[in-house]
Amino acid sequence: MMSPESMDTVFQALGNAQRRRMLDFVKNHPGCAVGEVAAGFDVSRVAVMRHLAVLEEAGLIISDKRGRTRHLYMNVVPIQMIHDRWSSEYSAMWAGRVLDIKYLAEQRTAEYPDAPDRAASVTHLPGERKGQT
Amino acid sequence: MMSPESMDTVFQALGNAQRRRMLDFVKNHPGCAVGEVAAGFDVSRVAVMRHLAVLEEAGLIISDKRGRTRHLYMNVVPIQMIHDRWSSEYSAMWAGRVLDIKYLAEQRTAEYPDAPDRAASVTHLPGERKGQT
DNA sequence: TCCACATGTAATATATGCATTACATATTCG
DNA sequence: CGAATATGTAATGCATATATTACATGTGGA
Repeated sequence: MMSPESMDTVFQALGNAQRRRMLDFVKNHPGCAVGEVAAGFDVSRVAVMRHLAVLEEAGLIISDKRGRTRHLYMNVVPIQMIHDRWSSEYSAMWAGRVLDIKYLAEQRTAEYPDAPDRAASVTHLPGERKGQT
Repeated sequence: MMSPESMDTVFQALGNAQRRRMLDFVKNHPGCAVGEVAAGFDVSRVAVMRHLAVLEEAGLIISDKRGRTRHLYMNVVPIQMIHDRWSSEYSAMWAGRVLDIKYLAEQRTAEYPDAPDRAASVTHLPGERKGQT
């Protein structure tokens, strides 16, 4: 089982594009060194180390120091955990959710004719601004 | 397609246990009011509103104000997006990753006999402390 | 109308996040 | 040994996150 704190650290680690890119680099270069990662990014080596530390604390990266070099590997287990949980928790919704909310919205609209029909917003993604369509 | 900024906001929104609980409440009480959510949590109503705003900015919640009441609905689309992306991006790894890293670790161990065998850590999850097993 | 209710906004305090530069430690190799 | 290399740590600045209390706005009903 995955504790709430673990999920916090994983989601927080993934909540930064720079960090996701670094994770991606490690994924595509298994066993790479810290410096190799740093070379591919436009921020200081210390910043890269901090990001890698966050990823490692989240369990998304595993490291292995040999001599003066620390080798990095991605660990998919935390992501897999979340993926599996989502599969079981939302699989039903993914089939019928849009229609469900549309149904609810229409129900409400019937009760309160002045209410805006929000069914169209169901497919909203962040980045778009609501109501601008 | 989902922009990196969108993923940032979604992951950041999910990176807080309190907020995930609120999202869960909305999921289980579709159409509930802000005050109803606040009643179930031990923080101030303003704090709850802030959390709901974060969730809404991430697209995870849709709201619909009628009269003086704002009704809340969960939107699974962003989570579904991430889920789908992960499915396609890591499906191969989920089958063979543990063995792959074990293989790599054993390779390295053979080259550098003093190196610790990290294969056992592959299933590491945050919250455990590495190397304690 | 007037009051109660549901929500929204302002001002504020403290903690965490993300980046920097400068310095320290440890390891390899001539 | 001593210099180059790879990584780690310390001190710091600035922005964002999370929470609070006090006050404002808008809506519904007796």
